[in-house]
Amino acid sequence: MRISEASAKSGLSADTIRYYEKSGIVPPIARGPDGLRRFSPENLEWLTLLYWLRKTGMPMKEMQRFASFYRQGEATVPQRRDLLLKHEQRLQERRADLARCEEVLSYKLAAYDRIEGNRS
Amino acid sequence: MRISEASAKSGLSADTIRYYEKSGIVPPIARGPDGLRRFSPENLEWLTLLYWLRKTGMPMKEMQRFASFYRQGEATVPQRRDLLLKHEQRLQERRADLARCEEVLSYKLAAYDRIEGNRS
DNA sequence: GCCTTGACCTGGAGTGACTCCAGGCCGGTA
DNA sequence: TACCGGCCTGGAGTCACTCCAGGTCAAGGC
Repeated sequence: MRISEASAKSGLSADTIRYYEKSGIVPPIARGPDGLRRFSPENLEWLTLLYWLRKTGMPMKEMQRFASFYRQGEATVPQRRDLLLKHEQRLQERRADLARCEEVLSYKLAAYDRIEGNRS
Repeated sequence: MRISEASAKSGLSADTIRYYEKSGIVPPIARGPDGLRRFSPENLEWLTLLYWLRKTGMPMKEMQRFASFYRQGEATVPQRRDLLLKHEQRLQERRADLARCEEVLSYKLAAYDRIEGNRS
């Protein structure tokens, strides 16, 4: 498939995909006889994983390490697992942030309700 | 209180606080006779709110609108409430992202377990 | 056969939200 | 008096994109 389809299916913009390829997070994508990128299903799976990792706050440096482990083959599975476990940790922290923010918001909204209540 | 204390209590770095003041998200902070910023308790409450809004993904443009409503006084409470409600929406979306990512991760981790299981 | 359209290419500039730093001032301590 | 720590300002640097100019190529319409 070409870049527009890979973009639609992975969630990453075409620009971001090219940028990721340049930075080595995505392996060099095969080209057709026309010089355009042709994405394999494995490429797409990789992009989709990156999309979710990035969207939930994994920094690029870490994705680069992850990608380099990936390129080194199955022997690096333990290291890759560690990175993903670390990311799960991060998800926990984010969840806690969301909960804390929710509290702050409902406190603020309640204060607004009181003001509105007094005015009307 | 001075900037280091405001930073420690709000969660924002001193640099970020100064940056926010420059961009008008934080009102001009009063200065002592030495020319240093002196933060009032209200200043601190505002900073803390900004910290949580920003940390959970409110863009600066929106915080600017929020700040400008705030400067216009109580008449803008409904608009401010709308912005906060919109942000609550965003929190929901983030939560969904986290959940989806969690799924992707556990799928990947399970695949790693299978590989490791076969190897040993 | 030619022209237009649209998807893609590259290299490079621009953006958002910080973050860091150089160079300077000031009040307190040894 | 010399130094130190905390603060100041203006400006440069960073990260992770995002946008754009200028160009190629294949397919469809006239």
